[in-house]
Amino acid sequence: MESRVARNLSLVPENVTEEIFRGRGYAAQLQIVLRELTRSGQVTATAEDLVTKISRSFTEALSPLSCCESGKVPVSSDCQLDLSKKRSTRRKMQETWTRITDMPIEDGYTWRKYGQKEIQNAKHLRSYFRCTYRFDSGCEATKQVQRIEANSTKFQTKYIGHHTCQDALKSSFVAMDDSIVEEGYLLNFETKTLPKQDPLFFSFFPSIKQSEYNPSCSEYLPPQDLTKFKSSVATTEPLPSASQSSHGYDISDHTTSSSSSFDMDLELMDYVYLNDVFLFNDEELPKT
DNA sequence: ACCATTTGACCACA
DNA sequence: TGTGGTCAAATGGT
Repeated sequence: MESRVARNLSLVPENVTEEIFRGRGYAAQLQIVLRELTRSGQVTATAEDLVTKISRSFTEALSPLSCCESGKVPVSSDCQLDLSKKRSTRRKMQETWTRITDMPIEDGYTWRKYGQKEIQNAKHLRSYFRCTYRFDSGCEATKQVQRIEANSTKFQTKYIGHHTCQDALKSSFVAMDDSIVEEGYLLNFETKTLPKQDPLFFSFFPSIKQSEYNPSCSEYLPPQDLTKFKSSVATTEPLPSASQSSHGYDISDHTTSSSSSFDMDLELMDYVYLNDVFLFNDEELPKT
């Protein structure tokens, strides 16, 4: 018997999802405004905290609804809420959900890899990540990333549990609605606790040199770099500068945004957008 | 020196 | 007992 949750998810109209995305985007914008007002003493921290909660609620609501979008896969097989009894007994009470993407996703959280395993009947290793702030904040969110056998250019990321750390705020800004991107809105969260930029970022945008990078003038990526990004991903060639393990593609470099030593401060949105704006839909790929 | 990743060992469950 | 998940010492990069 189909669960009510699953039935409801399958019936959610696309425009409802879009509307939730839009609402979250507005909440994010409002939070920025409030933050400015808070600095000037016109708004209490409580108000800003409320907006944070609103934005977080949007994120939580969207997680089961939007998880299929980037992978373009059926809900039933790849993005269902795993509410069945058959789940890891070590994570009995943890909710899980899965995303299928064309590359390991940057989800705005900081992860630390704590292991990898060969999985039976799987060609590629499965990598295990926990929240970087597990010991600082007691955040028990984890994820597992594995390259998919049937289509080895795709990666499956299984999330287990929700973030309870301060990093949760960051995820509120992941995948803002398209209008914000198209209109070139800048969301500058002005936090120094954001994850440092992943080295792979520069391999996607060769025109941006790390040594020449000036955070003050890179409010968003120029269109030509976005084009390069898309076309570089569109090919199935090995990613530039991506490390190769003995088992093939090494996902560890792409799934963490934890402290690398790059002394630069790209805004989080810059690269969060990239993963959610580009759907890597085959029909849209340039034919070369 | 510090921190993240790697990797073999260990543990829990079916 | 096999398998998947986690731990922790070793290793490597900055």
